[in-house]
Amino acid sequence: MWIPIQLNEQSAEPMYYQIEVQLRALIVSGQLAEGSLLPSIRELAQTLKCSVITIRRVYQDLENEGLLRTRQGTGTYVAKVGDEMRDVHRRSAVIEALEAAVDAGIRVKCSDQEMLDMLLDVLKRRRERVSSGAEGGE
Amino acid sequence: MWIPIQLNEQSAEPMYYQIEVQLRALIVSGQLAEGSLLPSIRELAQTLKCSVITIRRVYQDLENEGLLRTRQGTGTYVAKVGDEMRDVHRRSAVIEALEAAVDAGIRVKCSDQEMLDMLLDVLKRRRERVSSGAEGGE
DNA sequence: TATACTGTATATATCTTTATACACAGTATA
DNA sequence: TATACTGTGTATAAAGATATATACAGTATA
Repeated sequence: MWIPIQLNEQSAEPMYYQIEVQLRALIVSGQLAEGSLLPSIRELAQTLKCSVITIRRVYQDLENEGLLRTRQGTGTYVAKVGDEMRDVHRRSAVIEALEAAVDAGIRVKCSDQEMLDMLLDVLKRRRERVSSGAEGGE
Repeated sequence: MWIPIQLNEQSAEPMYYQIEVQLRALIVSGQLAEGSLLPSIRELAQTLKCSVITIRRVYQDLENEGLLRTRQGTGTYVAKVGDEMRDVHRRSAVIEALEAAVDAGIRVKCSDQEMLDMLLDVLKRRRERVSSGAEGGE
């Protein structure tokens, strides 16, 4: 009934958005199994020290994306999504971000090779940071 | 005295932001030479059918980034920036976007290889689109 | 110095985003 | 059926983003 979500008060990202991003990732990566019962909106609101309405919004947004299923009086569950569909969801956030990066690259006349090199660079830096313990996936 | 900037009215991106992104790219990619005199804020405002204050904001933001130099009564010029510094500027927008993509990927447990493949995919699709004439860099 | 161009500062209108309280409604069960 | 949980709908507060008009100030030059 507990789920690993961490809010960063410093970040400019709004609360509801931080929660959505993290919860969505937990679902589409399979870390939250289909059919799992999520914490009630009141419980999660208390845990994250925000209002019930904020959590409500998150659950509703993700339900509109087809990732959650909600029943008044009972609770909110991880929806059953086909493997194929889940992989689409899983990749789409990454793809969109990559498309934005490619757009930026094209505007400043980056070659494909240059962009690949930059991605390798970013990946390398991230892995160094993670392995040195500054940050961890879970 | 004319610069190639195109506003997309449909886009959710605010005008000032669209202008900034395009003008910044023109500068850091060297398409606008150091020392070039830009159109006056009134002239560009008229061309783009927006208010003088909007252009003023763009010029001021880019001046704060060190890309423009402005003198009241005279006009606004492309600043002289060292080659090294210009390349930092040129790459930074791309790098930041790539970092966001990598963050998204890590959250959904993408392997490095998977991310590289996705980037290659996006690049391939973009190049197909461009070569078929749907869109052009300049 | 008059004038016609530059950028600048102040004040403000409008809209959107973010977050909230509180009263309402469905469900399970002791 | 009483009660103690679930989610829902309405109305609104507060802050921030976006874009603007208008009056002001510096600069060049006929």
